[in-house]
Amino acid sequence: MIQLDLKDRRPLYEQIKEKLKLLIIKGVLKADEKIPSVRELAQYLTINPNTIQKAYKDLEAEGLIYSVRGKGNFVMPLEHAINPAREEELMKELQKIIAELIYMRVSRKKLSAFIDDIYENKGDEVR
Amino acid sequence: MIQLDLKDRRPLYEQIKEKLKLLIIKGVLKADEKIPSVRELAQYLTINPNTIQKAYKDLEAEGLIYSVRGKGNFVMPLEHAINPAREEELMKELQKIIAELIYMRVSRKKLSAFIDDIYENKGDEVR
DNA sequence: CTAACTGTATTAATACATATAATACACTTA
DNA sequence: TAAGTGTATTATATGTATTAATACAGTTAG
Repeated sequence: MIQLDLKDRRPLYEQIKEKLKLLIIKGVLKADEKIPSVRELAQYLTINPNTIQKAYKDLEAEGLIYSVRGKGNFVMPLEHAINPAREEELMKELQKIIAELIYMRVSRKKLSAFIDDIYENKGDEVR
Repeated sequence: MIQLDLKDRRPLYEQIKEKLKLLIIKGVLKADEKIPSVRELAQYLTINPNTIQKAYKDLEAEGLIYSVRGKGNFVMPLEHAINPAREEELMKELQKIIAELIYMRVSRKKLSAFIDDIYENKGDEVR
């Protein structure tokens, strides 16, 4: 389900967040579907449960999953996943990246084509 | 020239990088213009020179400035600031952010309008 | 040439972030 | 009740960030 990359300098919990987010965005994990328990995923990845818990806590704060005591963690249905604060955060990041790309002379045309591709594939081709 | 925000949880050198990058992108700092020396900026911000040096080193690696021993640090002219590796990095980040925005039901139309604004203002309205 | 400025590098000390480990407690379900 | 879930706490080890104090090398103005 998830593979960690030790060569990646980012924290493990960041990698876990990213991979899970991708599975949710791509629709591999569907609304209200249960994701692995903290202990289960920790055992599978041979890392500490606390690290998984941190990743899950962050994903919950971002509105992508919800957790139920005694039951598990589940994928937040889209209607509730819409999170204005998170959206604003993403737009700000977007703003910075695009401003830098513009400075580097990336044309509006190239950028539009790139974005069109993402809209068509819905994020499939992230490594 | 630059103001640090202690409430910001990011490292100081990240804040410095971001603010300088913005000044360069917006054209406030022009090609081959000298930026403050590590000691000068450190004194002005009342932080350690090593922290400034780390920020400058990163900006040099990203191709935004160049440094000359004994003289100072300068804004890299655009012709040389174009950095394919950095561009690819930015495109990958872009891909992730947009995929998440699409998941959050942000329309292509809204996104296009946002990007058009950035192209027109060239990054002016980042806080 | 010298003094005062530049960038660069190193080492040490401290604080914070990350990750592991071992527990404990509360809730859910078979 | 037993075994699974999330959640919280404390301790420990390691990595990252930051400050601090120096040192060395190149540039420039006097």
